[in-house]
Amino acid sequence: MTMAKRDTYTPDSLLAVAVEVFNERGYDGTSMEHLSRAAGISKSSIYHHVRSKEELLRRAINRALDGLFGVLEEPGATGGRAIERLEYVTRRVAEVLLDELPYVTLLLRVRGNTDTERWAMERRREFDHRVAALLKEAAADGDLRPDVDIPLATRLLFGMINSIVEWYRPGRGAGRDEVAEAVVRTAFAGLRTS
Amino acid sequence: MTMAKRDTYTPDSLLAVAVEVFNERGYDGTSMEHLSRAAGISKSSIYHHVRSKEELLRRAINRALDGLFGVLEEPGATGGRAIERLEYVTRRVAEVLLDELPYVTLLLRVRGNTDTERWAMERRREFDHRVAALLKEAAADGDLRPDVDIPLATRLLFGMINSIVEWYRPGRGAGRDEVAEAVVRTAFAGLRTS
DNA sequence: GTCTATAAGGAGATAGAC
DNA sequence: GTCTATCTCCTTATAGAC
Repeated sequence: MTMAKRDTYTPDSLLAVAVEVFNERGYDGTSMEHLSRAAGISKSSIYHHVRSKEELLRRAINRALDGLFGVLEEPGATGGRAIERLEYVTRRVAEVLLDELPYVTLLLRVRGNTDTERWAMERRREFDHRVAALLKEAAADGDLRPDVDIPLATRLLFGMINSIVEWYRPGRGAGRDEVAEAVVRTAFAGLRTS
Repeated sequence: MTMAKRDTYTPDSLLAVAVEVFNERGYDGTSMEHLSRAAGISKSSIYHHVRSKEELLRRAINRALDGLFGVLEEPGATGGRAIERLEYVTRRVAEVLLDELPYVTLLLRVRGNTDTERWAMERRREFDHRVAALLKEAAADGDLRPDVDIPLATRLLFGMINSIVEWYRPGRGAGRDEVAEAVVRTAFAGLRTS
C-alpha cells in the first residue's frame, strides 16, 4: 500500500476538519486557535488556505444546500402523484442529511449573525416552501388527513427530519437507511397502531 | 392604572432580556456589551445583578428544566394506560415549551462548551430516558406499531416537539393549543389518510 | 506551505465614584 | 443601582522569515 502522503491541506480537507470543530463547539464558540490545534498547523497557516473563518462557514453551507436542492431535481421528486413525490423527497432529504451530516448540521445551526448566515437562512426558507407546495398538492389529492394545517405540518415534518443532526452518530444505533425509513413511516403513518 | 414604575432590574427581569438576546445571537455570539445595550444599562451594572454571563445561562436553563420535569409529576403522566400517559406527556411538553419558549429554546441550543452546558445536556438525556420508558411500555401493551424502534422513535418524537422553538412566534400562525394538538396528532396518527 | 511575532480590537470582569 | 475607566486576556487577521 502506498504511504499516506497527506500532510498538507487542500481547502476541502481543511474544511472537513473545521466543520467538525464548528459542530462540536458552535461556530461562534470556535476560535482560529481551536481550528489550528485540530488541524495540527498554526493559525496563520490556515489563512494560506482560506481567506477567513467565515469563508469556511460559507463553503460548508454551500455544500449542504447543494445536496438538499439537488433532491428536488431528481426524477422521484418531479414525477408521479404528489403524496409519492412528498414521501420520496422526505426519504431523500433524510438520506442527504445523513450522507453530508457535518455540513448539513452546520447549516441547520446558523443563527443569522452575519451576511453569510442570513443568506443561508433565506435559502432554507426557499427549500421549505418547495416542500410545503408538495404538501398542499397532496392535500388537494385527498392523500393527507383532512385536518392537516399545511404550514404547520411542513414545520413538524422538517423538525423531525432535521432533528437527526442532533443525535445521529455513524456506527451507533440505527443505520442510514433504517433512520430514513423510520422518518418516512413515522411522519406519514404515525407511531400508534391504527 | 398605576404607573409602570419598573426602571430598575431584578435578576429575573434582567434574565428575560438576556435570554431574548441569547436566542437571537446565540449564547457565544452575545457579548456583555450586547446585553448592556439591550437592557439599557451599562455592562458593569449587569454585574450588580448577576455574577457572570454564565449565571444568566444557568438560571435560564434551570427554569426550562423545572418546567419539563414538572410534567412528569402531573397526574396525567403517572396514571392510566401507557399510550395515554405518553400522549399526555407529549402534549404537555409541547405546551410547556410554548409557555416557556425563550428559556426552553436556550436549553435546547446548548452545545456543551462549559460545565453548565454539559450539566444541562445530562439532564436533558435523563428526561429523554424517562419518555423512552413510556414508549417501551406502550409498545409492550401493543399500542405502538410493531416495527417501531424505541430509541429511534423517542428521538424523532422529541425532534418534532423540540423543533417548535425554531419557528413558533406568538401571535403568528397557529396558536399554542393548536400546535400542541398538531404535534400529538402528527406523531401518533401520522400525516397520511389511513 | 508553514512558521513566529505581533497588530488592533473586543471579550468578560472589576474598582471605585456618585 | 448605575456610571466611567480600566485590567487582562483572547480574538481575528497580517507581516515577513524560512
